[in-house]
Amino acid sequence: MQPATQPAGERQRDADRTRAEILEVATREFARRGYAGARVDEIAALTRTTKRMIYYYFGSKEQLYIAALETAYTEVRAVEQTVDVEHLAPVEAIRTLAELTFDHHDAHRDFIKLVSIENIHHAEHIRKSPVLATLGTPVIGIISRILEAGRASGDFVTEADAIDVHMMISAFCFFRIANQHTFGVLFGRDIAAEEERARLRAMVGEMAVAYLRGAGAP
Amino acid sequence: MQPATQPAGERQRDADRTRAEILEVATREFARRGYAGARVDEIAALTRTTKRMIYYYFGSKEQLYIAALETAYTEVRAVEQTVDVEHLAPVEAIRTLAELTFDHHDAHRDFIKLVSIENIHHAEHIRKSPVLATLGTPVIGIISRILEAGRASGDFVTEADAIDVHMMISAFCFFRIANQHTFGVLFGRDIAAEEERARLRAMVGEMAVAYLRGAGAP
Amino acid sequence: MQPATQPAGERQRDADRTRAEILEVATREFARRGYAGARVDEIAALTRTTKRMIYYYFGSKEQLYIAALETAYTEVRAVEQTVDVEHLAPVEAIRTLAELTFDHHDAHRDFIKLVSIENIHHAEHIRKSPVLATLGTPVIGIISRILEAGRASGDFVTEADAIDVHMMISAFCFFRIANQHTFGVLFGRDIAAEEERARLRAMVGEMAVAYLRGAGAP
Amino acid sequence: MQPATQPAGERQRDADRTRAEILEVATREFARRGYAGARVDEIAALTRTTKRMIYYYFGSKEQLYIAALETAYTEVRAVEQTVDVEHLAPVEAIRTLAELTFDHHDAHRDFIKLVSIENIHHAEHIRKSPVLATLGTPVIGIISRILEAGRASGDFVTEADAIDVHMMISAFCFFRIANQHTFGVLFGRDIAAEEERARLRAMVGEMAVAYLRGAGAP
DNA sequence: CATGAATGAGATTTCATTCAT
DNA sequence: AATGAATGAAATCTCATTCAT
Repeated sequence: MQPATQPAGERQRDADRTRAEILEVATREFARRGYAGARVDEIAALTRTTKRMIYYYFGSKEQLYIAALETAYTEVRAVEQTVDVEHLAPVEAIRTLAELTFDHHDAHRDFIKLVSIENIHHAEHIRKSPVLATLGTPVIGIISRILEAGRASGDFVTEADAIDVHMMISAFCFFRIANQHTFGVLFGRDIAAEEERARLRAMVGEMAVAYLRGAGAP
Repeated sequence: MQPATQPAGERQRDADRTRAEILEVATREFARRGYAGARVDEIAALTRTTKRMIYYYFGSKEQLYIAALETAYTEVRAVEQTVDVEHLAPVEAIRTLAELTFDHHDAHRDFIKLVSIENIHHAEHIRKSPVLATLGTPVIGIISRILEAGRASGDFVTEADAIDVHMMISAFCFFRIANQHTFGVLFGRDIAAEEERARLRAMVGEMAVAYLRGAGAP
Repeated sequence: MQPATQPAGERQRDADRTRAEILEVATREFARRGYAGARVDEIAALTRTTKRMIYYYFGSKEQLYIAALETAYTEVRAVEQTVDVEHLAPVEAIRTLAELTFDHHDAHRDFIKLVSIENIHHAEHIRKSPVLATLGTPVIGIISRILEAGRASGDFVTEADAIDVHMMISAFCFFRIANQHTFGVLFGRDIAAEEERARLRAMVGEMAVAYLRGAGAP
Repeated sequence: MQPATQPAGERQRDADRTRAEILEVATREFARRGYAGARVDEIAALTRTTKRMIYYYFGSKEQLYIAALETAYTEVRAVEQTVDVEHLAPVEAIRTLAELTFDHHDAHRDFIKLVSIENIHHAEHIRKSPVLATLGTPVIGIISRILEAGRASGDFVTEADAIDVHMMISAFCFFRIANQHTFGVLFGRDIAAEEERARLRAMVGEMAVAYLRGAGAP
């Protein structure tokens, strides 16, 4: 298959490519069918390699699943690192952060499904993964600083907790993707559709800002 | 096993009880392990009946799953029907509705898992279920009327859509239960815990009210 | 396959017969090829049932192996129980016991192979088997009483220990069967052959008696 | 990895060392897990070389196993050659031979396991090995001469056969090591333990001498 | 209504061996 | 002499489902 003159470096790159291809397909299959529903056979068939290679590289279905999770989380975190909103005024910073989170969920739908699946399983896999446990979540620090600045400037009144604000924003963005199908059936609206994007994107920003301004206080 | 003299009525009641027991166990097992991960054998073992009975009553694993979904949705909708917030002032009506939705999600955790699972499968089962398609969602009507009243009274400024408001509230409540495990691992906080309940319950009401008052507008 | 009128009792007996047939074939295959070398597929093929049934009844290859071991040990012990040598004079009692042990090993060759195999695996399976741990070994008590009687009568001089005497006799009988093949290749004699039986049977009795009479003392 | 300037002699020595290391590890692994149970992968992993080298040097798993057997037999026979008991009086000669055989088994436990394993497989490998077929067994000649001398001196009365005497002694020594594990579980005594050594070593000598003196004759 | 036995199809996993350089 | 990647064949095991009574 390979040219006879292929140097070791290329073989190495083949190995990496093979591994990456397996991971990519596996992520899609696990996202589509759940952990138990995904088939190693099927993953192999969608790859240029064989089932045997999956075991060569990953050892077991579970380890493949964990590797897919780890890769997905790592990629997603890498994007998060690039967010820079701290030069903005607090209100704009929060709004922008919410909108970036929204875009982010919009763009990583398989990842969201993996997270749903992982929650079905009580997060038992990411709990055990040393890679994921130490992955860090810089977003909490960012929100903390925005909240402080906002309170100092008088923009924010609500005694808000960074983790809760993050949860509020994530919930909105996550739900829109994760629950799109049942929501569509029950309410007849495709919330994950392209044409809803702009309106819902604006909405999550307004929601976060309105809440922090304290407008909902009893 | 049953006495030969058992009257037909009692046998019927036994049958109903058996069916109900199977459904209950099945709901738990599907919620715990996903559709593919749940085992017919295991469900039977957790029941006082046998595997054969599951097939006798439900025909197949898939039909059992659909029956579990239908039962869960029907029960949940039945509770929703009892909500009466329309005699309240708009702000209080929305706040109360949000809090009741919160309580509701808090109390039906297996149902939430089933919904997550069903979304993994693109809602293919509820889509096909005639029972679920006609189940109706009175909550949208309720919210619509509150929004109208709120706009009339000047309390609400935001050009809000009932479905979006419902989504915003549901997202918060759903996420708290559905994603509790991964959230706990990544942020070290158990958002589904008893001691977080009151704070988060207040938060969802404030969020909805603040948003509708238009405080987040740019 | 079965006559339509087959009552439950016969079905039950079929189940027992199926189980017994699997065990019998499994014993032979494990004895022949070792634990890892035996094939579940092959065992199934040599049976009137299917591979699936092996898992239905025994759960795993290892549990089948343990069941085979337990059955073999239980059968062998059952035969031992029937030995009655205590009405004989001490010398004849020991000689007879040695000869019966000899016959016994001669007649249970698969069992001996299973024991060899189990020792390769450091007895890890019988160690864990509650059935085997409590199986008891009446032979030690029998030997103890013979030794006491022999010492009282003055026939036996050696300060012998029942367990060691049992080991000495067993070693001879076991080796003859277990090591017949390598011994045959290296020394050109088939010690397990029919024509060697009588001489070696007499030999083990003489050996035990001679030892206990103290004739080998320095 | 090797310096380009390495002379041929050293490379050869490296090769020998590699071969020897593979053999050593293979012997241990085959002894521990049986022929089918041993893993080529595992043997390679326990070596400083790779799996490929095993095939380079030995061709196949079976040939590696045969090589391990041949090496073990050859080493063991080499030790036997050094035994010199013919200058002793017959009784002492036999006693000493028995005790040396005992020591010998005590010191070569992996070898004993390989012999057990080889018997499970009906000695098919050593049967085919030209190296082992011609290895010779000087011990039979030694025993023959002792028996003749003993009968001439009147010490030995039993019409003994050298091969049988060798078998009797070997059985005792072999059993103590080979069956130590099942024996331990069933009788609660560790016959292969250090603290049993002296007593059992004396016992095998006494047993052989007593038998040959004819004290067990009916 | 009820039940233990049975099963076919397919799932995951393993392992000795070879390829390409 | 040495190596990491690759592989086909076969192994163990699982699972929804049905049979026979």
